[in-house]
Amino acid sequence: MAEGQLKEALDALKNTGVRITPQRHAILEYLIDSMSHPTADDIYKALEGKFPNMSVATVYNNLRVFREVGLVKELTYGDSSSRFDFVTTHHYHVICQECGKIVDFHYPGLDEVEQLASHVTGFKVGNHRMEIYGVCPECSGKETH
Amino acid sequence: MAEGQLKEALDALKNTGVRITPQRHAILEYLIDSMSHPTADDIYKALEGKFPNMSVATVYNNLRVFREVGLVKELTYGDSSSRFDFVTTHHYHVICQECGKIVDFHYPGLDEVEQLASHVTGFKVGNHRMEIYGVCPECSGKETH
DNA sequence: TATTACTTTATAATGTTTATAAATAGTGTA
DNA sequence: TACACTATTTATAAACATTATAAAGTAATA
Repeated sequence: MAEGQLKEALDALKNTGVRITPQRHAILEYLIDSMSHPTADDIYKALEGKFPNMSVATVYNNLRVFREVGLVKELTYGDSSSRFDFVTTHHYHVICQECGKIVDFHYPGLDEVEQLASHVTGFKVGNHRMEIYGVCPECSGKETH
Repeated sequence: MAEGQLKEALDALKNTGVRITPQRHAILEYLIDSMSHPTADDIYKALEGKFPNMSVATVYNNLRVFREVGLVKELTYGDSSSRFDFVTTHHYHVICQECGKIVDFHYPGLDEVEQLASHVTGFKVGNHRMEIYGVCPECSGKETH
């Protein structure tokens, strides 16, 4: 399925000088294939069969590494544990009110907003739009003098 | 300062049948006056002087009560502990694509999106817009037959 | 003011996440 | 391919926020 994504991810790791271990390979694969937002413990349990001796710390360590490289997002909903999401390309726009410049901005958490809206209002929610407005660094620099 | 907000909040508690204790009064007052997003521990420490015997559990219990009544929102950024925010009246719209009906929808978490966007892009972020699109219960009922 | 149910307190328990140190294994090089 | 170097894994313990429990205390109502 998502062979390409996994390959890209592994390349990204290689380019950043991060070693590719079987555990890292498996965690990435699981994140990509599961299409869900698993907790660290979900991942730990899911890979228990393949890696009976893997430590929970390994899962946490590697999720941190992936997050630092930008491959994974940590989502904190209200509940006890974080969820981890392989980063895809959906994004929003941040718009400068002075010069009109548009900058991409990635934020995966708004899926949750749709779900909540659907739950609260009874709507069948299909999509949403969001733009963020502000002043870009260049324009706010000009204002200073 | 925010005398009115505190009074309203206390009335809201009264109307919901929640008892007003000195601790609850103080926690609400602190939330309203501090203008920040304190953690439970922040609140606990801030009220240590007034209530030397107050238990941390009291802070957590009451924050939960306030959240259930809708006075307070719990914000989970990535770090270890939740922050708590006194709720004001800002809201979003859920729009029916069939009949155009607009339903209010309250979701305070997007303040976090602004902060993140600002951090990532370097913009001075001022505001944002979001609408959620879907089909309202009435219209999706009609579709069925 | 007396009653009743809700709250607070103090403490222990739970559960997630991080720190530590020894053992192990990936990667570049000869 | 084998070596050496260093990052990584493992196992364990520790840290930390949050929740559960039960006894003592207190707000609200008549």
